[in-house]
Amino acid sequence: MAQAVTQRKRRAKPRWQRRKDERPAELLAAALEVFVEKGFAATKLADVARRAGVTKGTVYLYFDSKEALFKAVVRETIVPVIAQGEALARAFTGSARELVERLVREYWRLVGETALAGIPKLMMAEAATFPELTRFYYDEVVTRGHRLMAGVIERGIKNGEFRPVDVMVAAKLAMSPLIHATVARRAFASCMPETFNVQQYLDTHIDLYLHGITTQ
Amino acid sequence: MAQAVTQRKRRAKPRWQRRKDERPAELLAAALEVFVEKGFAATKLADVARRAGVTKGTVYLYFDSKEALFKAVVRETIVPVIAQGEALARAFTGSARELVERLVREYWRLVGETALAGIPKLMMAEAATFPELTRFYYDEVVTRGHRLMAGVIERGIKNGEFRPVDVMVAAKLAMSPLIHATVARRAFASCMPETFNVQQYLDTHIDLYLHGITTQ
DNA sequence: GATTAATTACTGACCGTTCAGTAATTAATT
DNA sequence: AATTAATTACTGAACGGTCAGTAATTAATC
Repeated sequence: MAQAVTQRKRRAKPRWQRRKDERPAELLAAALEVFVEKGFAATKLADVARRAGVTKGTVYLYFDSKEALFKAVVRETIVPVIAQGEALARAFTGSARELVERLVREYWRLVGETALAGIPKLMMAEAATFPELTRFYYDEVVTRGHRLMAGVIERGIKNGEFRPVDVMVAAKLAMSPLIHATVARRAFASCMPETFNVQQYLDTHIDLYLHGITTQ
Repeated sequence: MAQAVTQRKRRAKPRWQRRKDERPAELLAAALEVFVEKGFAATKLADVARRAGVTKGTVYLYFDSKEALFKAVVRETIVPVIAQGEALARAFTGSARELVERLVREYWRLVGETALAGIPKLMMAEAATFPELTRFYYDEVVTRGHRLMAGVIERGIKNGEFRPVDVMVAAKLAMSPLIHATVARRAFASCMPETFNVQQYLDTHIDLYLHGITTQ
């Protein structure tokens, strides 16, 4: 008791701190983790709050509802990555082959091996529950990503590097092994043998894909 | 009132029928639908029951719990498909190229465009919740499927049709665009333009993949 | 000491699960 | 064949735990 008072006097440990500015981002990061792990319905806001170092009531100071929190997680975490990819493609000066490889590896660096990898999984799982969010995601992430890749492939066809193929279909085929790997890797993390080598998977995909689409 | 009696006498419509044998399969089919649409946590057993033409209590005559129902859905619907694929490969006499194409198309016919397409989506979404079921699925479906395809690719390498590659990695790359398409197609059904042509997607995948892996 | 970020305690709806009761079916008896 | 007894598949109301959301309270910061 005396010690508690001492601690109080010394301000050793205030029971909590007021950190209005940092809370939203911290809550979003925590929410991403829990939503990805448990799915929307099974996620408890008390869990999210605890992981962000606060209690449930605090969540409601920054987000209107569980659903609003979920939507914010998706909207605010993934779009910047697409923009980054577009910027990369715009600035790139090498061949189409090189750019395809670069984009694939960059996707893995920025999404595949980070916490963002959970977003595709989440969207697949919860799409039916949030039609409006799904539309947003499909337009602003999926289609935009495909268009980005399709542009590169079109470049490659025009300058004779690539065979003439439907560019949107080819773009989807360049991306789908990546998306699937991000999703499957998280889902089956505990099952996969340690021998599985993601880097080799990427290398082989790039090799087979470019070999497949290159003229001759 | 008089009419009710008449109906009763004619046995026009009993309020329900006793159909012990058919119930389990009907419940499993209904459960697959709802689980795929809503996810495990958001699925209400009352919904499943209604869709199977019974009430909630009946579910518990045939399955111990919601969890048991979920596990039964996965275990009893997907394994037969793998076995069918293995049989197909065993009986096949043509080239490795042809067999790869055949397996890809068969997967789509038996899984991609049927209700079974929901299973991969479910497993990705709920893997973290059911570790033991996930292990089962990973061993009996994922790995077995990959081994099947890897065997075919190995044949192709040995007889000179294919370039020497890591056969397991190549197998995963043959399948991943399919799995991703089955999952994404359901999730984004309402968003996809009608112009999207699955058949073309499959054709192009087969074309690019075989072109990529073929010697020369 | 005024402001407000944060906690704490509470409410009400929802849903998995249970089980007493009911109606469909089968079998025994006349 | 008709009647009645026994069986059991199925129903639906009720229970109890969980959790999103809210209101009251506390305490950190300026």
